[in-house]
Amino acid sequence: MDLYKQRERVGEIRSMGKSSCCSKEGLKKGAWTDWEDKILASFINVHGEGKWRNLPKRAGLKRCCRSCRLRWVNYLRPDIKRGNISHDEEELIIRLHNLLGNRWSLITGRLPGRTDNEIKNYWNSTLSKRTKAQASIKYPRSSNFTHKTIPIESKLKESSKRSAIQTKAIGCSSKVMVPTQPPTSQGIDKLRDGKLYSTNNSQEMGGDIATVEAHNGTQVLDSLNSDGGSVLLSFEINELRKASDGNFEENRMQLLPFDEAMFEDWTTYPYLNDNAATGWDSLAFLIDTNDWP
DNA sequence: AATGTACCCAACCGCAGGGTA
DNA sequence: ATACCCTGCGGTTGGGTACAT
Repeated sequence: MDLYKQRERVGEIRSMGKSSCCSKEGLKKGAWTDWEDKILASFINVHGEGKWRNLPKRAGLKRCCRSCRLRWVNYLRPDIKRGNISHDEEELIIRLHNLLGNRWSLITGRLPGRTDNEIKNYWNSTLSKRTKAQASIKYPRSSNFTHKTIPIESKLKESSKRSAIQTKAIGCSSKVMVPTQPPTSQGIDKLRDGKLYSTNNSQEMGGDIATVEAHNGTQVLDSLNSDGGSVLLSFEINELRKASDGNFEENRMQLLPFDEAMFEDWTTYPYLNDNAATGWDSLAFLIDTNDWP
């Protein structure tokens, strides 16, 4: 936390005349009235979204700027879809949550008309319980279902050691690589000592691991072949957690099935057009739920 | 009908990242 | 490089409501 934030916290900044809109005295809190809604909605309809800081004053609302934004984003926006979450939406939420974790804004990006708050609430109140219950039926605790511990070496950059499922979105640093040839029959199965191992014989596969970070911070592992060309052999997401012994615990492994046709002509593959290829959340469509643990 | 409990969801809060002066 | 500002995200809270006893 920087100095400003420390001082803001203890209230010093207020006395310097640079208080944020939310720290002013006399601002109303709690439920919004119809009248406030009308004022806010009509103001935004005329002046557009943004510049939240000045909005309450200009609109004549005794509300914090953040409260105004939240009210607009979560309730007043005209494109918000009302009504119950459909079965399809529910399925999608579960799949996306499996893929992305609690990154509600990314999940909401795939659910037009829904707000992150709505999805978050729905998950916390309904879906999390249901998925837990289903998981306990499908995968009862047993010795066959334990987390494998795999060592990992410093060859992985510090940034790539962190859990693949981030709690915060981070910037895009790379695109999904377009393969130059079809994948081999071997799937990349193990991440060990900073190298990739094949599924069946535990032999090391050529090349070092390159971590390709999608825009949301989820790590996509690919393999660089010996001549330096990029060949996407497989696509997988590992959720790695650092265990108490310092090793990384393999929490979940998902293989994303890439079919041959896709490699014939990547550019025409319906889910992986130019835009989709750069957006990790688009890849959710590639996951077959039957493959999920 | 009264009371207790569980649940839902709108709203709040702390924090972080990016932009700008 | 630093301080400040704005915005957005995700976790949490608490009021309202439905349901059970």
